[in-house]
Parts: sequence; structure tokens; C-alpha cells
Amino acid sequence: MKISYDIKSCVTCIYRQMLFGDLDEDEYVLINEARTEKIFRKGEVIVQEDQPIDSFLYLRKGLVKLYKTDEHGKDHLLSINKPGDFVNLLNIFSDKNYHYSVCALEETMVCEVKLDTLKKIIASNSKFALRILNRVACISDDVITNRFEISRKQIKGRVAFILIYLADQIYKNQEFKIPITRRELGELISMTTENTIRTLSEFKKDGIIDMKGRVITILDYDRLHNILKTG
Amino acid sequence: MKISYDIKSCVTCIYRQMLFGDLDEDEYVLINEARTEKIFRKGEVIVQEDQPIDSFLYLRKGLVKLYKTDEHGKDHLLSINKPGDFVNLLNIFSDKNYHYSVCALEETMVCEVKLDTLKKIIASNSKFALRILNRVACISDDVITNRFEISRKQIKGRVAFILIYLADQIYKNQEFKIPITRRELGELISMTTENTIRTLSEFKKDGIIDMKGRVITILDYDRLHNILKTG
DNA sequence: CGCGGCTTTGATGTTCATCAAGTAAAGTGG
DNA sequence: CCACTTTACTTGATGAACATCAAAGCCGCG
Repeated sequence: MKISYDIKSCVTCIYRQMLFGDLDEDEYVLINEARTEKIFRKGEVIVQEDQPIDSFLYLRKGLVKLYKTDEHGKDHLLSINKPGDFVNLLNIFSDKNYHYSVCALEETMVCEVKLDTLKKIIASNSKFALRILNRVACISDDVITNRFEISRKQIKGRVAFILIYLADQIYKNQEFKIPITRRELGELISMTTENTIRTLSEFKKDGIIDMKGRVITILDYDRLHNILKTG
Repeated sequence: MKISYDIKSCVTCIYRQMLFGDLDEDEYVLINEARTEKIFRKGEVIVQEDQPIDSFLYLRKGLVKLYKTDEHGKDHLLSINKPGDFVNLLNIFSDKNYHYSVCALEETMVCEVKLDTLKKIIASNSKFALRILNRVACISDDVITNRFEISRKQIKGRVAFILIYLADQIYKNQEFKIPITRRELGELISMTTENTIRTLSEFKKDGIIDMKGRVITILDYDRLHNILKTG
């Protein structure tokens, strides 16, 4: 992890508009003073389950996974998050400690704002409070909806789901290079590594996708979408 | 559904303390004017997936199930909720329409507050806003944690989970009468009716529980808890 | 260049859904 | 209140879906 103090980048930061658009000058100064930029390398843990929460994090660059670890040490991914997502918002208002971990899948930059400061501003600015409320609700809604979709499908449908999710939501492209291992892909759809690979191989054999290492290309989107719906 | 206008009951309502404790007199009058009490009989649908959300609901008496219906018409329960739970809080700040349904499992009384009024008060009272924020976060956190626990267990662990959940969280008693069918119990733990029953029968045969129709008694809590942990 | 992690395929066994069939309980209409 | 219908509950048998185990090739890195 590296710490950066490039304050200028704040001015053009898209999150200033998205989340902090309603703040007045004083409040914005407050946030800015309580703010630190941090850079995490691939594989570094940003947030650790059971650790105390002391700041609000927003993802500026990179990609992270949100996950829980069970008593056997096996990870279960809840979601993959990209810039614009508020990585720990899911949990910061519900408890003192994190209920999950966040880890960088590639070089990732986060802005960290002291939680006390954020709460102070929520208390003083009701428009901002409603905006935060909306973000929290949307994030948990997404997690619940995605987990629900995955849990009621079987393996082909799950793999189709995650491929379409990556293509449409994350990369906005039919071809993309996944930054995660096959094992993590399995953890994301609650399947073993082996069966995840088997299904990907089968999709490749059927001409639905192409696969070269971690580069995946969706060749027949319609067929994949059909598997998603029926499977 | 019956509509009641028993305003007096408000004065002693526990939710006045829990959620509305920070309101000043004007705000409280506002809420009260925007409020309706409704009574639903067993089986009546309180909230229907995809319908527009126009009010905030809090459960005063009874028991409800929160669920989603898939394209085959099969229901999947997300949670069971009791008085003190805010039945639709999960969703009211994330979208215009409901993403799930709520149905009464027994005679249930809800108080309904116009959503516009609630938002007005959030905008004017920051302490209240933080309280709502906390409740939203806790509810989604509970749903995510419970679904997570269930999804990574196999059937015996799931049945143990739901029995301990009912005993500890809902009824606070080792003996309780479930208001739901075996099918719904299965839908709650993502299992078929048959396998749910089979597992309950097995627990009975092993002397872990006793079962007479819908009355269930936990005889060996320790053993059940052990199955929960290992299963 | 060899070690460890990632990837892949095959064989085997377990878990669970599905199908079937029967009993018990709860509504329903005469 | 009783015959009738429907819904809930239960057990067994079968097969499908999936996890697990095993083994081998691959790739990056010290």
C-alpha cells in the first residue's frame, strides 16, 4: 500500500459529483481534510473481516473482490466491485466491525474518509444523507439480487450469469481479461474450481465463448443469454 | 385486510421509541397524520414484487415472510420477520418498485406511513436520518449474512440453522409452533419439501428434536448446535 | 531448472432433486 | 355434520447434478 496526497485530483473526481455534489464549501473542506488516498497492489487486503471500521472508502481506480471466509478457510465471494462502487458502504452503518473482507484484484486506488467526518456531514446535510441512504440501499439490493439469481440456477446458468455480468457490468465488452483465477470464479458462483472449468470448456467446445488463458470472448451472446434464462 | 384508526395505540407503541424517538412534536404530528394501521389475515399479501412503493411499513403484531418468486412460480424466502422489523425498509430507498413480496404468516398488523412524509422528515432531522440509515444497513446485513450461512451448508446444517433461528431469534423458546408449511420451510433453506421433511424426521429419530405436526421441540440443543457448526 | 500455484480432464462417489404413492389433516358445500 | 375435495405431510426408489479425488500439463518466478 502506498499513500498519496494528490489533492488536485479531487477537483475532477467523478465521485465528487456523484456523492458529494450536495455539499457546501465548508463541508467539502471537511471531507477533503479527512481524506487520504491509498494505492493497493494486486492481492493486497484493503479491508479485513472482523476488523473495526473507521473510515468510508470509495474506489477510484482498479477492481476489488468482496468476500467472506468460512471456518475451513474457504473464501466465498459476494461481489466484484469497480470504480464508482462504495466498497464498504454495505456495512459501515450496521456494525462497528466489518462482516467481510475486501481485496484488490488489480492495482487499486481508494479514497478513505474518516467515518466520524462522514457522519458529521450526514447529520448536517439532509440531501447528502438521502443520497447516502440511496447508495447503501442500492448496494445491498445488488448483492442480494445477484446472490439470489446465482443460488437458484445450476452450474451452466451460473457460469452464463457471471460471464454476462463481467461482459455487461464490469467490462462493457464482449472480450475481456479476467483478473481472477478459476478458483475465484468458482467462489463467486458457489461452485468448485473443477466444475467451473469444465463448464467453461464445454461452452468453448460449443462455440459459445472463446478462451485463451484469462482472456475470454463471448462469441454467441444470444445462446449464452438463453442459458442464463433457462439454466 | 381491515383498516383501523386507533390512534391512541400510538402513544404506547414501542416503535415510537425505537425509530421515532428523535422526532420533535411537529414531525411526530406529520408522521401520525400520514399513518394508517392495517390488519392482514394469514395468507394475505402485504407487498407485491414489482408494484410501486409508496409507503414505509412497520410490523406491529404478527409474522410475515419476505420472498421472491422465480419465473417458474416457485417462491424463495429471504427471511421471516417479526414485530420490530421494518418489513420493506430493505428496498424503499433503492428503487421505485418492490424487488420482493411480503405475505402474512399469521394475523398481522402493520402501520403504514406515506413515503413522501418519511423522506421529508429524514431531510429535516439528521438524527432520524442516521437512525434510518442504521436500520436499513442492519436489515440488509442480516439478510446477506443469513443467506450466506445457509448457502454454504448442506441439508442437515441448513435444517439445524433454521431450527435454531426460529428458537433463538423468533420464538425465544425451545418449543414453538411454526406458522409455515414444510414447503415454506424448505423454501427458506433452499431445499425441497421432501428433503426438509426427511431431515426433520431423522432429527426426531435421533432424539434431537420432537415433532407433533407444527409443534417442534428442541430436545438436544447442543447436538443441534454442533450440526449447525459442522454441517 | 525446479518448485509451487494455476489449469485441465477423467473417474468415482455423495448429495440432493425428482418421481411416485400413500396417509393425514384441513377446508368446503350439501 | 358428514361426504368430498384439496392441501399438507411422509417415506421410498431412482437418477441427475455436483463435489471430491487423482493425475498430468502449464506457466511464472526465484
